[in-house]
Amino acid sequence: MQINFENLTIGVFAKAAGVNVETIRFYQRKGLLPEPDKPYGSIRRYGEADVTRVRFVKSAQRLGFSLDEIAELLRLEDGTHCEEASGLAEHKLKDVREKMADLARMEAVLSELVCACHARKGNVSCPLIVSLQDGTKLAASARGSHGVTTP
Amino acid sequence: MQINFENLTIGVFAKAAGVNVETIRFYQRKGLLPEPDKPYGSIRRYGEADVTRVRFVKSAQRLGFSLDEIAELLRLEDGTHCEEASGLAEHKLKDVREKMADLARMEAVLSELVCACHARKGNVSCPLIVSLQDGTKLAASARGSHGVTTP
DNA sequence: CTTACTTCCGTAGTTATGTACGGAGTCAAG
DNA sequence: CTTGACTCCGTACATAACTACGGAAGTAAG
Ligand SMILES: [Zn+2]
Ligand SMILES: [Zn+2]
Ligand SMILES: [Zn+2]
Ligand SMILES: [Zn+2]
Repeated sequence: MQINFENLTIGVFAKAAGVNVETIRFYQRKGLLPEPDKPYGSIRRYGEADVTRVRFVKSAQRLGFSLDEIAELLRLEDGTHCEEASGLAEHKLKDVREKMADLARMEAVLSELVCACHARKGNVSCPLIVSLQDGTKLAASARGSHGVTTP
Repeated sequence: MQINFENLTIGVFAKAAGVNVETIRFYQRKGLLPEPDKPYGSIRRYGEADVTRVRFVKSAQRLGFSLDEIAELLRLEDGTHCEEASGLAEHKLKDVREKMADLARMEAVLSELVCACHARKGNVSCPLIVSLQDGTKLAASARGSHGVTTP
């Protein structure tokens, strides 16, 4: 039973790539994936190269690249533009590091607040709530805004 | 010139709180901010307490709480529910730490790829692009999904 | 009283990444 | 030839947190 990895229908293709059919069509609309023309009758066929491409997108996403950035990476797909590719990756790496710093600040404040809550004794108001209301300690924390998200 | 911090119009209030007027109205619709009734004529007035409340929201946001979670925190505003408050904060702390772990994985892979790109010599294809196309190394990285974002 | 600025209020748009729906066309099996 | 599954395509919905728009009404200055 040799499954031909060319001539896949969109459903089989999507399953092979591990995504939803709608996602395929969404990527096509975004220009991340070519829309093959219809060969015999009226339904499109896909092949190994398309699967590879979706895997590329998903891999890059896991590294924090947005679809727009991935479109840029795809223009370098032939592997002959190492300079540009590593440039994009370095930029993204910077974003990731900024994001990590933001989170580290959040972590510090949050754990301190939780600690204060646990240490509270007597009829004192919850330190966490008081902190949020006054907010002097939280004023300048976590001002990162260079777009890195992991949904 | 003593500026009265009661009886602020929405515009002055928004400026005092450091947010857009539309944001105020948005928070009111979300139930994060009370909508005062109109006193003399037909326009609403705001006071110090409202400013404090917006600061609360913004502080909590910087710690990674979503507006929905902040609504929960606001129900604990009287400071008498330390247990619940610290519970929420602990959950958020867990999210933040998960997110940090995700980013650490991304950081590792990205810096390795950048490094490989820089080390490349000769007519080899860009290692970054090759990695993304094949994707075995990236397959299982960064699968965090418990909602922490810093926009 | 007029003019210029606010406010009010409902509705709609934005960004990112998809997901879902509905009707029409196509394909393969029986 | 019918049936059921699949594909095609356009459009709408989902989420979070705003932001913008437009027209009516109120308010302040001159
Ligand atoms: Zn180049
Ligand atoms: Zn390279
Ligand atoms: Zn309680
Ligand atoms: Zn507490």
